[in-house]
Amino acid sequence: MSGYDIKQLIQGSIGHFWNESYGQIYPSLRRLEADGLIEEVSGGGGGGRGRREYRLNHAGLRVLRSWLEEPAQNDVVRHETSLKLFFGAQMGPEAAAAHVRRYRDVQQRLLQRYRSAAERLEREQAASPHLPYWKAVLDGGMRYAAMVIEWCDATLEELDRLEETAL
Amino acid sequence: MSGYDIKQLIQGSIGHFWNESYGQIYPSLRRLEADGLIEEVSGGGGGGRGRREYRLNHAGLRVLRSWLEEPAQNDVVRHETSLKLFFGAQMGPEAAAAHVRRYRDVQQRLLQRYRSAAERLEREQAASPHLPYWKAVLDGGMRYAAMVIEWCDATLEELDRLEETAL
DNA sequence: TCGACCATGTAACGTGTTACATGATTAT
DNA sequence: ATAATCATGTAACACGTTACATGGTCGA
Repeated sequence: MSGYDIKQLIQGSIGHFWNESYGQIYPSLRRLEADGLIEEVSGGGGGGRGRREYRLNHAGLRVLRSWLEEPAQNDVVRHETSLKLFFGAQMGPEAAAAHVRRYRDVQQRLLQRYRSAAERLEREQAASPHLPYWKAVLDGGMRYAAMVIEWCDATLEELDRLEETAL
Repeated sequence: MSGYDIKQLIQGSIGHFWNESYGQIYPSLRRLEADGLIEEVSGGGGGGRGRREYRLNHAGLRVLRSWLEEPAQNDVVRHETSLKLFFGAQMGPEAAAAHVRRYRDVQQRLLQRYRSAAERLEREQAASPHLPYWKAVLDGGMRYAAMVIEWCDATLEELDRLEETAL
């Protein structure tokens, strides 16, 4: 694929748990080529400017597979909504609730998108070896969003009670 | 608090969704002091070497509060386990399952820790204005871990089926 | 012909971790 | 005394985003 393709693919599939910018992608392609892990494909199709398409070679596939089998690093997350809620006492229940509602909205919309993505997946990748894995990942996203929505609802009720108590 | 205190507090409470290293903390304290948002407290208690304790002043509290009321940035997460699972077809169901089991173990242990943290919270912060907010954050962590464990179990079953089909 | 989109690339900046260097205090 | 822990700080490096610069292709 080309750098542009990679970016598009990421945005259209795993964008909600992984992202890369062009500023990462293009220099990385350079490095991978210099390291002999990818090779440029000549007949890379038309498109804009000077499109350059690459593919993994044997060495690259070997490196990919060995990376895949390594244990994942502990994903250290930074969750700003939680951080702000942790300081909730500094802003009061109303302001805290605004954060929770915003988070709920985002996840609600995301859940809709996951559902249509799941339909599309079943249709378009029916025979693909990727199907079971992509479904599992997507299922994780849907469970996450559903869980968050429940938590938001519970938290909003709690914050409501807190506000009434304060009056 | 001192830089050291801040690091300890983070590790003991919000470490699972937010972290900072000393390399961030000490330079930040410098900058905050230069910007006039925190002030050094003279009687900062003993301790090692040259302990320096700070507290927020009025200006700092104002800045904190205005930051708290701003909408949270969309937390762009990088979830390596999901990324590896996304490439599952390159490693097969067994290797993929190893990642899922590892993730399950981590969350299982985390869930235990959250439960004891919740008990401690109810005991030690019973009268604190922070209680409802800290409980909400912790509740989010528990729901997350429980959700992940369910997803792992479902995914492991699916991967098992996949492996049997392949035989 | 013009706008949307395809497409590549770099430089500046900001963020964050790790490794290293240093040394005081306290409990055993 | 000595180990654990309290404690501060910097430098090198790695990572990542944003803004900018550039220009080709294709359909209306």
